[in-house]
Amino acid sequence: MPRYWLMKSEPDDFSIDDLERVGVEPWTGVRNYQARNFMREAMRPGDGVLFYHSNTKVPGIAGVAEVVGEAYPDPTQFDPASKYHDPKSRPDAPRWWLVDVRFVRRLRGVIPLERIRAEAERLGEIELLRKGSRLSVAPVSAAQWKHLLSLEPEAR
DNA sequence: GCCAACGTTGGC
DNA sequence: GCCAACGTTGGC
Repeated sequence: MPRYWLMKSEPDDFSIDDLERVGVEPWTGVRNYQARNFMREAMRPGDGVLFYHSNTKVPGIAGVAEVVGEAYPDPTQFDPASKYHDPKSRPDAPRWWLVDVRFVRRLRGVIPLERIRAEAERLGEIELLRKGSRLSVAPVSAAQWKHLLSLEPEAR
């Protein structure tokens, strides 16, 4: 049974266009245990991903991607030159895990957070809209996935 | 750029 | 084990 997720990325850092260009990208840099657990324990190959642009002029859903393969240790945690380096993590007991994400499609624009918020009532409980939530990897129900992708994207 | 909300760290 | 201080996230 397919599962669905929403994954945030700052487009200045890595956008849906970047994902289209590279095809498959290791989702490095997640340093939150809850998000890590979703990737390590719950994600399965083929799971759907809503690619969300955060910390940008019009935050919102910019595209669709999918999970590739099983989770494995995030190599950047062991790289002293990386901004994601974690000196407390040991190679024999990696602290941070990731999955690879593959480009599926770009939306014609962005489904703005503002638009999503307007659907709050019909969407029901959703992590993205939970007050104060900053989770960069969060589950989405099948109904929410369908609902969100039925919304009209706006020019970005 | 501001700042509220949140997670993590470390002294005690 | 508490909790103040700190750093980060991310909307606005």
